Amino acid sequence: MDVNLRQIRAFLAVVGLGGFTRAAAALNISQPALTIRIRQLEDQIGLRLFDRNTRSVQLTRVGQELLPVFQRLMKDFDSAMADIREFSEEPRGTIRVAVLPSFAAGPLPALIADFRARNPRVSFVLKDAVGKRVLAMVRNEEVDFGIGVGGVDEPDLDTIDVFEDRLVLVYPRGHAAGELPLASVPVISQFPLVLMDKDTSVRRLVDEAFAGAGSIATPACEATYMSTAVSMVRAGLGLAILPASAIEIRGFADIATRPIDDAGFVRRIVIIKRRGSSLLPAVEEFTKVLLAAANSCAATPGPCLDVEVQDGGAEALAVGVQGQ
Amino acid sequence: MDVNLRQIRAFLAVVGLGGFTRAAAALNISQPALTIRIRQLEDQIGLRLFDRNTRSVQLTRVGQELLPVFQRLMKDFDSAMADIREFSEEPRGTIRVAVLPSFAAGPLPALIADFRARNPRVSFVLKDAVGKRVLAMVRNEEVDFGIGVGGVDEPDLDTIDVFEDRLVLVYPRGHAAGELPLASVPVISQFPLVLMDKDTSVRRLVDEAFAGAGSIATPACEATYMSTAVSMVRAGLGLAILPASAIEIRGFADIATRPIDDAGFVRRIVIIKRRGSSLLPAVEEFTKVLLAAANSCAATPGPCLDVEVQDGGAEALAVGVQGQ
DNA sequence: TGCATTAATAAACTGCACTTATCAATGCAA
DNA sequence: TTGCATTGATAAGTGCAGTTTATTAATGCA
Repeated sequence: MDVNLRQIRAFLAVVGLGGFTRAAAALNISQPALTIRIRQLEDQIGLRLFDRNTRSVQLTRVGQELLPVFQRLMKDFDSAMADIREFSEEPRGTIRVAVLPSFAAGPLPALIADFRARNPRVSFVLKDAVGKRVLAMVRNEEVDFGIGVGGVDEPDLDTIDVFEDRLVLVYPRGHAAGELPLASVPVISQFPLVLMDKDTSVRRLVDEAFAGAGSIATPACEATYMSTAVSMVRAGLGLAILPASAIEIRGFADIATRPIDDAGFVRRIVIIKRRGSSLLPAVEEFTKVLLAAANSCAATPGPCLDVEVQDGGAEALAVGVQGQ
Repeated sequence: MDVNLRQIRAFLAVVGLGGFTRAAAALNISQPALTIRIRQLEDQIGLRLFDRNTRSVQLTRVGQELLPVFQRLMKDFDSAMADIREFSEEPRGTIRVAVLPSFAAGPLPALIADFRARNPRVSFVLKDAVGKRVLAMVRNEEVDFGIGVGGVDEPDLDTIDVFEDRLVLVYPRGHAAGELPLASVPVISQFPLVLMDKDTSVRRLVDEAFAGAGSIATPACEATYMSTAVSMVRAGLGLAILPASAIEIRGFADIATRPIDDAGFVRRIVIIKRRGSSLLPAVEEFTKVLLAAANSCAATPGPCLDVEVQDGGAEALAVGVQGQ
């Protein structure tokens, strides 16, 4: 008994329209084709569903009994299909993403808030982690994708450049560093420096950039958290070198930033995905939004992705997070 | 989006067996055919369901989300199909039947009781009515079929002979009628007769048989109910002519019956159905039982369908009746 | 009685789903 | 690393199910 959805639809059409010819037209098939379909259905279930002659078509008792069964079946099927269609048409589900702390605290919340405003059925699970952990979480499928630093070259992972995050010199407003004609490595290294901890990707980049310029970064102070580094700068302990995108360097009237005149002080922020792994449409959609946001602010001057975190950003994030 | 059941079954098979080759074998199709089915499904819903290469097949996030939807869908479908199959395999439903009173009170209860014992999901609605009402009820679809007297010749009704119900002479045991060498019409009409009311089919038959024998039936007494007629016979008011199948003439030691030696005293009991109208399988089944019962007792001597009404017959009838 | 309508049937055709054969990628063992 | 075995994808060919057109038969109605 291999009953077919087309047979069931044919049955319901004949019932609904009260005739084979009309039903066939509604189904966009010829009347003989419909006759055969109905006969097949009847043969397969072993029961006559219609008593028909050339002048009248009417349900048998059996047909009457089975009609609601078939109706419910098609209703269930169609609603399930509608459900499935929504999946591809309206992004939904939970997006799990691992992000560098600086990015998580920086532009991301606003982007998520915006995305969720347009796609209310999408929720987020955000995991902030250092570069290596981001890679690991993507690989383990703990997250759908990651946002990390570039230079990854693993065979099972794909990366997409999002934007270039410049490291900038952070100094107290009025400090001599602001007046320098050139902020190159040799010049910078004249000043006491507040550098990030050795484990951070920022520090690694700084060290590499100094090395590239034939110098060695020597900290006057070290900090693990960027906000600590900023406080040290404000206290006059030295100059810091921090990502331009970092939220920690904003909102203080007494500090200023300037680009460093050295190509080494740039890190590529990339989206990291498992190679050959399909993601939720919502994830694809969100990465597009990320790239679009990066491109649109790359076209404008000033630090990239310099998004003000509005009221509601953090709130939306909280609402969107689902427990694991 | 014309997703069909074979695609869904294919999807579930791949999930369940974890590979295309194994799933294809389970579905009794070739592996390329399965590959195509899955691709069709994915194309139609616009979503990739498996991430697959030659060494591994695993559900995408979307596939994981849709798996329970498809599972529920197939479960619902299969259980509905099982339901439908039961319809043809195990008789069920309500059989509505219009029956001549003599038959309804006679052999029918035992047959119904027996049928219900073997088909507990079948219930009966029994309507006893005179011949004309039986025909009308069949035609109006008030009942699924009728049991009436033969000789019906209506274009929209079909009849099937069940058995021949002889009218017999009912006389007090010891009465001279029992000793007669011949019980022909002329002989019978010598005695006072207890005849049924003019409206009954029995009386009509008696009148016709007498007319056929060139005589006229003249009642000494008339009765509407057979049991009344029997009482009259027992009281010595005359001889009655009643159906051999009538339950009313049994169970009394003081009366006896004998066939009447005239071919006219026979009525054909027939099943009456609407022409070209399909019935519940249970009804078809039951009519078969009726015919079988008639045939089996036709093979044995004595009055046909001479079924003793066991205890339980009437009870089963009551249980089976459903209110309308 | 003829006409119009409608489902069933016949015959021919079309296309889809299937099969076999083959390829390419991947993991594993030596 | 190399060769082998496994597995999914692809290509080409085939058969049949389902379709269409044309026709028939039955039925209700004027």
